[in-house]
Amino acid sequence: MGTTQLETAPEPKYWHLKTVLSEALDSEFSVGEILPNERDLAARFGVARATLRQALEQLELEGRLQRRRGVGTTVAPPRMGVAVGTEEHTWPGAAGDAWQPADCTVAAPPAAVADLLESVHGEQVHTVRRSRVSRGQPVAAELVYVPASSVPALPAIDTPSGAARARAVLRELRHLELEGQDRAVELGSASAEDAKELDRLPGAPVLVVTTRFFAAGRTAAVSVATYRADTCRLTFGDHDGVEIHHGPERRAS
Amino acid sequence: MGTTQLETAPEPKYWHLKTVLSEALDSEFSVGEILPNERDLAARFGVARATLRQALEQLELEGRLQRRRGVGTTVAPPRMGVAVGTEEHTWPGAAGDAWQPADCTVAAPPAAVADLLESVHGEQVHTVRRSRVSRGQPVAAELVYVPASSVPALPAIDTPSGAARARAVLRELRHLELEGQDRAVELGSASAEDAKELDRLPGAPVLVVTTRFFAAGRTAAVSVATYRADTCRLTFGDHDGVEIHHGPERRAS
DNA sequence: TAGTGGTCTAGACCACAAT
DNA sequence: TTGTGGTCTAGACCACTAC
Repeated sequence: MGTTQLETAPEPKYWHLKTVLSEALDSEFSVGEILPNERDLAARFGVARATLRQALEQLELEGRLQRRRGVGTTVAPPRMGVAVGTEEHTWPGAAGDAWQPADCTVAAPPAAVADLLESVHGEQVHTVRRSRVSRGQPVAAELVYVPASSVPALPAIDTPSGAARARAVLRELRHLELEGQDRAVELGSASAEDAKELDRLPGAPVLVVTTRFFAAGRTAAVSVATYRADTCRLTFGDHDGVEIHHGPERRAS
Repeated sequence: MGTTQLETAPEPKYWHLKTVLSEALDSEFSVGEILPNERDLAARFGVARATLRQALEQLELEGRLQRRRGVGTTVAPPRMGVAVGTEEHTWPGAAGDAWQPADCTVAAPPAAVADLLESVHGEQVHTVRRSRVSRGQPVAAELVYVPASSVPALPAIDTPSGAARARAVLRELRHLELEGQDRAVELGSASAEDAKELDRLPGAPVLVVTTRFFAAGRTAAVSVATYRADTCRLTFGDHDGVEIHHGPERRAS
C-alpha cells in the first residue's frame, strides 16, 4: 500500500479511497492483520480523517474490516454462513437447535409484535431471550414472544424466571402442532441491549429475522432475531450447509 | 417537534437525537411529509449539521426516512414485503416471476461467483441482467450467471444480445431438471451500476441474495440479486403473502 | 500513560432539482 | 437562481484498551 496520490476524479474521494483500500486488503494484508491507525492512513492518502473514516465505514459495513475502540482496525475474516431456515419447520428450542435460552420475562410486547400476534390487547406474553454463538463468537440475539394462551398448561410462576423458565415455556410450546411458519429478513440497527449482547456498539447494522409460527389456526408465537450484519451471511439451505469459501477474501461487492 | 434542548446524557448526542426524531416521526409526521432542512434542524437542536446528519443516516438505514439531494428529507412509507423464496423451487424466469430481463452478455464472472459455479476457469458464462419493480418502484437488480455448458442447445450468437437473448438463455435453462437450490442473504453496498438501477447513490445499503441452482449433480447457475435495504423486507413465506402492516409506522428497532 | 477509534464542531464548497 | 442534501476539511475532546 504505497503513498498513493488521489487523482482528480468525478467520483467522491471516499469512494475512490474505498476501492484503493479494498484492493490493498486483497493483495497486501491477511486476515487479522492490524492496519495503520486512522490518523496515519489519512495523512498517507492526503485526506482528512473524516473522509478516511467514511471509506472505512463502508468497508466495515461490507464485512471487510473490524474496528475496535482502543485497539485498532483489523482485517476481518470472510463472513460465516449461519443456517437460518431449513424447510422442515420446527418450533424454537427443538432438539439441538443453535440457540441457548438465557431468560424469560412476562411483559407487553412492542407494538409491531403485538400486531403480528393479533392477540388480545393486554394479554400476557412470555418473552424468552436467547442467544446464538457460532465459532466462539456471539452472532445473534433473539426474543421469542409467546402469548399465554399458546401455553395454557404452563405451571404458574413457581418456576424461577431464569433460563429454566425459558426452557419451560418453549417446552410447552412444542405440545402444539406446528402448521406452518413465515419468515422475513430486513436491515435494522442494534438497540443498546442487543449491541451489548452482540459485542458491538449501539446502532451497528443487524439483519433482523422475524418468524411467525402458526398453530391452531392463528399465530402462536413470534420470534425476532437480530444477527450481526458485519460477520454473518444468513443461509437458507435445502442442500444443507455446503460451506465453501476460499481465495483471497473476495466478495460480490 | 418543539425546540427541544438536549440534556446532558451519557449517550452520544446523535443517538439521543435519533430517538427524539424517531418519536417525532411517529407522532407528528405522516408518510411523505417533508422535514425541515438539515441546517434548520441542526440549529433547532443546537448541534452541528454533521451530528444531525449522523442521526438522519441511522433513521434512513432503518427505512424511516428518505433523503434526496436537491429535494429534501421525507418520511418513508413502511417497508414493502418482497417475496423472495417459495418452497417450490423454480428456475429463474419461470412462469410469472417478478423479474424483467433487461440484457445479456458473455463475460468472465467475478471471482466469488466463479468459485460458486465450480466451473472450468475461462469457461464462457452468460450473464443475464434482470430488474424487479414493485409498486412502481425499482426494488432489486439481479445478475444470473449461466455457464455455457448449462445451456448447450442455445443457438449461436445470431440472436441479438438484448432482452431477447436474455429470455432465450433462461428458456434454455429451464430444460434442465432442477434438483435443488441454495440461498444466502447478506448485507452489501450498492455498486455504481446497481445504484443507478435502484435509483440510489453508490454505496447505499443493499441486501444481497445469492442463489445457487443445482442440476445434473452440479451448480448449473448462480444468481446474485441486490435489493434496496431501505425500502424492502424480504419475505420467505410458505403461508404465501399474508401482508399486513398498519399502525403509526412502528418497527422492531 | 499512551495510543486507538468514537464523537463533535464550524465552517466551506459541490452536485443536483426545482423554479 | 435558489435551496436541498452530499462531500470535505482541520481541528478538538472523549471513551476505551493495553501497557
